[in-house]
Amino acid sequence: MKRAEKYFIQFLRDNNQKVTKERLLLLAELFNTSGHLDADTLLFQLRNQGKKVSRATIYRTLDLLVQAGLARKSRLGREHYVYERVTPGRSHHHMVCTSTGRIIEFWDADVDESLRRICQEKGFRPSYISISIQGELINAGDDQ
Amino acid sequence: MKRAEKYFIQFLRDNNQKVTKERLLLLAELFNTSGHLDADTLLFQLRNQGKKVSRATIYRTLDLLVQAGLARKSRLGREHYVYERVTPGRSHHHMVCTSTGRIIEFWDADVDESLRRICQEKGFRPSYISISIQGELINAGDDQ
DNA sequence: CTGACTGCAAACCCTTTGCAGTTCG
DNA sequence: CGAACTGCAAAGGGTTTGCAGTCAG
Repeated sequence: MKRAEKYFIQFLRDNNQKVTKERLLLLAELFNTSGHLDADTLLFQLRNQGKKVSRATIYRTLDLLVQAGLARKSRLGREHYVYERVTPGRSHHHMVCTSTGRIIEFWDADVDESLRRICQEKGFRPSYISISIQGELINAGDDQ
Repeated sequence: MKRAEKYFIQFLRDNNQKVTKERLLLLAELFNTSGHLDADTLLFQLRNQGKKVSRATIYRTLDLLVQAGLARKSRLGREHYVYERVTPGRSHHHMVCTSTGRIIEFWDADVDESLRRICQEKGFRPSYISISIQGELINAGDDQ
């Protein structure tokens, strides 16, 4: 967490951008959240802590975090963007339950390796592999 | 192509909906296009042939085609929806070139099987598996 | 101080929807 | 004929942007 902040500050300096409290706040909030966040959720999480940041700043900062490689932006079958922190070396994929919206993360080294092999065969240099499986969670209990 | 039309007509009848020239036109155009289409591209393709259909009808009909299982709707890392024809038994995944936007389709039975196995382990019943690999095509020639 | 940032509200853009007129069955 | 459809234009909803005021360096 500290590491990310340090990295972000360096990134900002390198790009002639300013280190503001809003930016550090958003970074911290993103990194305190384990799963996926959309801009509005982030806004309300902060509001609940009595912290105010405008929606515009949230979007602008999230983009910055994406540029810095600290966050990832995607659409997991939902209508709007969701963001999540990037943890180096901890890639994962998603199963999205179409009835509850719940997201299960998973990872499989063999699958990953196979996909990279296929890319190589096709002359494609992969930068990001995303697997999204839609379906239904069978025992929709409350584990995980 | 004929097969799809027949199927679509049956689908419409079964659902108490009407077979209109606009619907058949859109079905035909989707099936004449090999790759991915967004609503506007479809609109312009038709305009170029002197055929006029409103945007609203395009969206409504595409949804119908999705319901009928003849088309698939997704966001391939682009900002808006893209649609593509569904060819039964011909599932595939995508590599999206981040510099040119070009899309390469691929399929691998082993990967598919592994993913289904993982779903089973997690108690998840998959209905649609989507793999999207972003990266760069190395020899960006003009093959395929 | 000056350039960069924030907040606000308006603009955007693709998609959806309400309505009046048209067409299929 | 009557229910369902089309086209138009306006509404929607998340995201982006212009601008005036504020703040970091």
